[in-house]
Amino acid sequence: MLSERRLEVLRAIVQDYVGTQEPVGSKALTERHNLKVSPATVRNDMAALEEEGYIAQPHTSAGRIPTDKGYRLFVDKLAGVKPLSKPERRAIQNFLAGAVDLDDVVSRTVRLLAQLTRQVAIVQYPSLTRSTVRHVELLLLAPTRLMLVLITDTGRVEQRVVDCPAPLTETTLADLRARLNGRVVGERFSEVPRLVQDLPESFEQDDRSTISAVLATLLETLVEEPEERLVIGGTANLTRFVHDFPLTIRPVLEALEEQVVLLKLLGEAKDSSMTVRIGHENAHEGLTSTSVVSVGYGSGNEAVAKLGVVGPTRMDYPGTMGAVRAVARYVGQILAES
Amino acid sequence: MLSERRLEVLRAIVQDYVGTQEPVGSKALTERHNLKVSPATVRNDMAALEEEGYIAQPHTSAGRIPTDKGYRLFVDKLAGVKPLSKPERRAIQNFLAGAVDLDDVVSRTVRLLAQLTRQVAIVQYPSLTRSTVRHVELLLLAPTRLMLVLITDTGRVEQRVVDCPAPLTETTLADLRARLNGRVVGERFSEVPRLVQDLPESFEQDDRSTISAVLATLLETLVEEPEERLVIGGTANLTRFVHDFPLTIRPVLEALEEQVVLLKLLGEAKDSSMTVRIGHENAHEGLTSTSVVSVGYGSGNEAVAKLGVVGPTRMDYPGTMGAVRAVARYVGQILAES
DNA sequence: GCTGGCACTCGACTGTCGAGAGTGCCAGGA
DNA sequence: TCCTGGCACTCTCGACAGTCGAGTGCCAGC
Repeated sequence: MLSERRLEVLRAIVQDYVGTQEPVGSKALTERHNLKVSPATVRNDMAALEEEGYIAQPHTSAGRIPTDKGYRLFVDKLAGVKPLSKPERRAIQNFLAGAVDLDDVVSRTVRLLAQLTRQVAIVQYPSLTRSTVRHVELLLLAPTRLMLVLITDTGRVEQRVVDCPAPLTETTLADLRARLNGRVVGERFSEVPRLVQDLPESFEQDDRSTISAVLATLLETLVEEPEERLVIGGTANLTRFVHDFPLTIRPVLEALEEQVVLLKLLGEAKDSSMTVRIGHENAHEGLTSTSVVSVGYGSGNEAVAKLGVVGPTRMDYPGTMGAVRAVARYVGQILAES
Repeated sequence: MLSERRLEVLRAIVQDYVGTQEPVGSKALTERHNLKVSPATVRNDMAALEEEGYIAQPHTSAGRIPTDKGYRLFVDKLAGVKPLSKPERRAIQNFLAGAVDLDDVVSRTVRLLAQLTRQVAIVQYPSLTRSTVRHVELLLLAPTRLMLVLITDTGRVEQRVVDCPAPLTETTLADLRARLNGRVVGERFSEVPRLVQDLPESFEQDDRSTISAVLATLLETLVEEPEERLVIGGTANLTRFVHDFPLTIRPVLEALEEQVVLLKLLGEAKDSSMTVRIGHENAHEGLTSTSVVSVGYGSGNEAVAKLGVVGPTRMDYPGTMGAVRAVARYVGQILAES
């Protein structure tokens, strides 16, 4: 077990390195933080920390920088979550309150998060399966073609065009619409398959195949979890680190363009509480020099989706975590209100 | 007026520079293209081209690179649009045909364009005002709150929540829904304000204020041109040029994040035909070292939105223009079918 | 009007060197 | 036992000088 002072030294190293982005030496440490011991002592502690794998030297006779393991310890034991200031909270609330629809909420959130943390922000659209149904609409576009529109309690809207095997009358359609809504409104999307299972049977023989087609499309839309949408922003912030990682920016940008990767990334954090994945803890190759801070958000007490930021491992963890948590909270409020 | 051969020299310089990304000298030129004249002659031509401002030297005793003016001449007079190959066209068609809804079409298009051109792709969602109304839906969420859903012929869906000053019965709502649809379905959105103008007057006094509120929100949604959405992709391609412009990437990324800037960018090209804006021809500061190739696309013969790519001024113009044109054409087809 | 030749320029690259920062280790002291 | 000051060592970084080569402009000759 590391002594109290050594932990203190690690904390100091992380803080200094995050601030200056340069390897930090023993002398500078004792000067900037009042550690009450000499540089020589700190050097001994550093040697011990290096031995344990918490810090490393880029090369002999350079200062130390934290390793992924060092950041992990810092996040777990040494750092809290830094709450935002009152004015900041107020600003967030005001900014989000101006949104007119879900798209707007999401795009505002992503901009907000990118600006607050000065990093790349990711916001997932509320998941279909974890939302509840507000309304299902069926519109006749042509005799054998109709549009299916799903509206969730979080304001999300999905639409699909369905080609029907046989023409459908307006009456049958109205009937289907009414019965469908009667069964599913207010229910969670994940329950929908079970609820509509026997619906075709209650219709005339002639219409069954068409109704089945409609329901199949409906279920297919729900199953399409991979189609979960998300929005990213603040990629320009990546260039803030271009001076030491000119070649690292490319794989990160590439990873960010692959929705699948990002969804997996957010999905990995199992529960909806705040999760921090540091450097190599991220499975994806392009992201091994970045950290991901994510948290679930939702209109109620249950998370319907996640949001977070991606930044260099050398990030201000307490501040970032504070911002992410605050934004998630306010987005939840906004969604609950609408 | 420049002689035929000098134009040929300019063309050769542009082609070589685009290929190698390095200043091109007289000797290399005569070797790579069979110009049938000696390097010395080419040097004279180059001096003339430089005099006219078509090419420039980064520094004395280096090769020449084209100026914006040089690219402009190249695009206008020397280069055609390079059509895509059959397999490429087929691949585009197949890829786009797999889309399930408008969001999917747009996101596939942006990926496709980025991949084909290896540059940053921008795709604008079909404009509301230039589309026609397929359906207007009104849903009662709560006694004094309803949701307005607009569906366009291009498959775009917009929704807004409306808070009503007074409760509305289902009957009134159905009435409103029917009359509203009766008036506007099939019409262009730009006509909607005129068409619904006198609608409140045909209702009972009690409901008029509510109906006005609904209509106000409807019109507001239409007026919100700045809310025109667009999607970008392929930003990772920017890093392909990071070696010579490590500092240029940042303003570009910043510009790309500002939807307003991009919309203005696409909007500047007035008609829907192919437009190329080179370097300083772009008003926005961050984009003065990039070129923008854009074109309108639409489900019919009229453009409902634009798409294009942003790349370095040193880009393969014929190839890029070919890809942009082809993609726009196929997207138009897909939209017309759905 | 084209060509070969020639002198010139300037950036890219290389090797050397000193300054400075940081380290590890050791012996002495609380 | 733990901290401290001192000292020799290592390594990076920037400055500087010198070389190399690509490319140019100009000129005389065909």
